[in-house]
Amino acid sequence: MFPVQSIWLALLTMFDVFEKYLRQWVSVSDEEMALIRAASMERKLRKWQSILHEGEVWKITCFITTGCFRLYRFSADGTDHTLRFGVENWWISDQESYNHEKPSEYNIEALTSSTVIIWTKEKWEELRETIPAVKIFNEKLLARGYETSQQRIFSLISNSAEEKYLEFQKTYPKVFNSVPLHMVASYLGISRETLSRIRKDFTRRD
Amino acid sequence: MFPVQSIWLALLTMFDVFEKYLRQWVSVSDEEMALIRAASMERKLRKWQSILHEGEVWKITCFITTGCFRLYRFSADGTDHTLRFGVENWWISDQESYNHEKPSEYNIEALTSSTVIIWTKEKWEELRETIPAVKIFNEKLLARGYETSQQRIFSLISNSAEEKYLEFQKTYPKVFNSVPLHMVASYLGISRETLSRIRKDFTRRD
DNA sequence: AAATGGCGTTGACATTTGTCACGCTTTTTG
DNA sequence: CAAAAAGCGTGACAAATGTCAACGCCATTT
Repeated sequence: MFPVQSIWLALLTMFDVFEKYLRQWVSVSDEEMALIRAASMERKLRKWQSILHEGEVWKITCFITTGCFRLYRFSADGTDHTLRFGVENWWISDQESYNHEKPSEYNIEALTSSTVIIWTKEKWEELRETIPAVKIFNEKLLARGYETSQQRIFSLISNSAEEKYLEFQKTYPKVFNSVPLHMVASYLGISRETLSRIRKDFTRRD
Repeated sequence: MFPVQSIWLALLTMFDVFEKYLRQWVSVSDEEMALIRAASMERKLRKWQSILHEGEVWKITCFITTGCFRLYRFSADGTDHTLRFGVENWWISDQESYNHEKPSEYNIEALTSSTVIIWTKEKWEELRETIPAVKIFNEKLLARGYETSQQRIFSLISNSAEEKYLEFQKTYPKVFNSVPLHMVASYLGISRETLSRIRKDFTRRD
């Protein structure tokens, strides 16, 4: 059998991927979609390339078409802590910097070579004002982000290291399989050695 | 000297308190404010009274004029965990239940006798649609909630118990002084004994 | 006045988790 | 291809935190 789907995917542009994604959320006319497309730009990132340095202001809206990103921050002792990951069909951003146009305390970098679609803040805000579906979509996205934050906070204050690990693996299998383990540990707030030992206990039990 | 301010405060209705609060966020005409007021209801809660039981759907918007609330959830082992507190001039809600109209996994109860202003979901949504300022305000509130969630997540994954305690005390002094310590421990994700020992270490150092 | 229950504290101890050091394998890079 | 870096695991030990039980304080109730 020939990999027909792969041939199709190879012919899909980045924006086709995004268009399919967006239509799952809201209804958008072809004219509106054309406007959204015209305002967008595509960009490639190589592995380890940074897309936000702390101190800079986050002034774009960024959709990940392929690859993987990490948003992290340094604490006073110089260690870094992973606030969030982003994989295909996710968004990555620093909302606080974007909303208040203030220097970010975070860093965002590609964990693999990646491709993204970006809109400048000016253009995205214009799209939000002129296309109701974009505004509605953006609100849904923010609401969902808040909800997942609440769930993560509950997990962090109520679960053991092992429970947090299992929950993350179960809830975000795609992310789990895309990022190095020591970053998972950083995301869960535990040391990489502890995570390694949790895994060992599990393989022993099975 | 006579407590002039207290006399004034006694004459302020609950809604006056809210009106002052809202005008700090957005510009609202007197006519609009009258609509917001007409749609609202005032309610008193006694100590320990519940305002949301898990399994119920959260169908109101609720502003705290006086008193103190706690939003918490039980984990599998039967212990409870504090997701959030609410004090004067804060909102308390379960956004996830509200947005999706699904049974809540949380409980909300008054920690002291309290007074609140509430709007039914129907009326609040109507206000959001008819009064732009309400919509804008609501978006700002959600954005701020998301930002504070991010900050709390960073604190939970990067700070020690002592650091979390100090940060909470510093960031939310009013809340800190309004709630029992074992609930602060529950909010920070540490045991009440650990919190007690952290405090002891501090009094010894001073 | 006695009883009660919530709240905070404390000691003793167990458990979890972190830290440091090292080595091995894989991946990346020049 | 070879060198360098990243990634993962593990042993030994230290530190942080949790658990259990008991106690005292204090406000409220009876």
